[in-house]
Amino acid sequence: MKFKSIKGTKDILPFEVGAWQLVERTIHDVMRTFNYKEIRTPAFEETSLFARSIGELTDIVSKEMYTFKDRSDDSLTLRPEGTASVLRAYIQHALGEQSPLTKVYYIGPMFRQERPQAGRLRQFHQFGAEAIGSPSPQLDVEMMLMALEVYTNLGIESSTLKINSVGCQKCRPAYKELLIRELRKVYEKLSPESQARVLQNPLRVLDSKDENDQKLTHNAPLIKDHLCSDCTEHFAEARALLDATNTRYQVDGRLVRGLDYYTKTAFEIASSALGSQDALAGGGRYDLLVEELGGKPTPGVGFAAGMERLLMVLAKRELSTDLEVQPVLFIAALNEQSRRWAFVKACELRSKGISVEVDCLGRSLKAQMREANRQHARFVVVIGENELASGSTNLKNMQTGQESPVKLDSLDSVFRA
RNA sequence: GUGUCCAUAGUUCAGUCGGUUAGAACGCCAGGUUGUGGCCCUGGAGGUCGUGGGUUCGAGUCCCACUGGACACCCCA
Repeated sequence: MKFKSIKGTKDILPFEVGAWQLVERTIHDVMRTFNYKEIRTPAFEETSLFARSIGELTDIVSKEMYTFKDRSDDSLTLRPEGTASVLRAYIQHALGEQSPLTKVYYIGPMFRQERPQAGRLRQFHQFGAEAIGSPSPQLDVEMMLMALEVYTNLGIESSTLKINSVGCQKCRPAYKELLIRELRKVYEKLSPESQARVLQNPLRVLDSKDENDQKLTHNAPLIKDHLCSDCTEHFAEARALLDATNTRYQVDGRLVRGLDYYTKTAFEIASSALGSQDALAGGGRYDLLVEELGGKPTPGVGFAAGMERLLMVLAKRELSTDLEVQPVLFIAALNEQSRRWAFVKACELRSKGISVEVDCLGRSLKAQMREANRQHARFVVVIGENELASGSTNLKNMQTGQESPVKLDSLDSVFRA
């Protein structure tokens, strides 16, 4: 085979696109009820936008970005996530000047050059939302509820919400030092990965998957116990709101997100129905990011969720079929004259909003019936010399096999309903 | 980037110890029924055995490299 899709990319084929559309509809519906407007940003940006927002030292920026030079020698990057672009657009178009709180959501492809795995592709799709302009924990909780709402509306129950607070500029530095001091004591025994993280991003040592690391850090201090009063209060209110909305969650003091820009609330929704890559969604507050990108100091919070992973959970259940387009009527024709009549009639009915199919391969009646059956057409009419002469035919119900007479020129009224 | 396993019709897979012309099921096409689908019966089309090298009288089968895939690590959605 000469051409193949690029490693880590996938075609979404006709038979599976119905599930995607169902999920997309659900997302649009949920976002509408929370009053979020859709925003569509370009799939690529200046490289430095991502380096600045996500963080130079993160895995995403240091080794996973699709970065290339265009013909003007500018360094561009296929977006690895959505928040940076949304904030760029927010600042560029001064959306904050038009209203104090901006609530937007997005759906689209993201790109990261990683080794493909279950639930991980190089081009994958995320939906997510951002609320820019308010420091209120209500919006932190709104993010969690929106993601959860999408899942429950799709009948997914196997998800769990974990939350943590990663502090802010006031409390994190002191905690970091404390943590590093503790980690130094067991440094020699830590896994190589964790050793490397002690200085680069010590918080991430705590959520290492390595069992030995977990044991060694069992008694390590957690940031949620070392928050400043502002962050403590914020975290408490977020939890109170989750309780008040009857949302089930666990506080996970070791939860750390991989992007540098988070402050205060961080959360993750995972599914037990997935394999090793079990995070369905993740998000958190980023009160310093807008300023970091050149805007006015503006608090914000957001989340991102993986579409493929969501689809994987859905696929494990018996998904109601019939998500594909199916013609309502198949017009089978027997000779040249009736084939032309069928084609013209089909076009006429289609313009009235009725979905109709005809055979364009010159196939036998039997083959046309087989095709109508395969397409799950609800009705079939057969047109030949006799029918054109008499002006009437039989309308066959493909489910029951029953036929009933119908006038050719009243076909459209039969399907008006 | 690292590791393990894998790669044979459109799909899911057989293929013995290295030995003649690489098979099955499903799907597709046609016929059985001169104008009626599904079920059944019959027939047909469809393969560079991932690619390239090597060993051998002989390779789908053994060896090496590459490419791709699955899973895990790292990390993330």
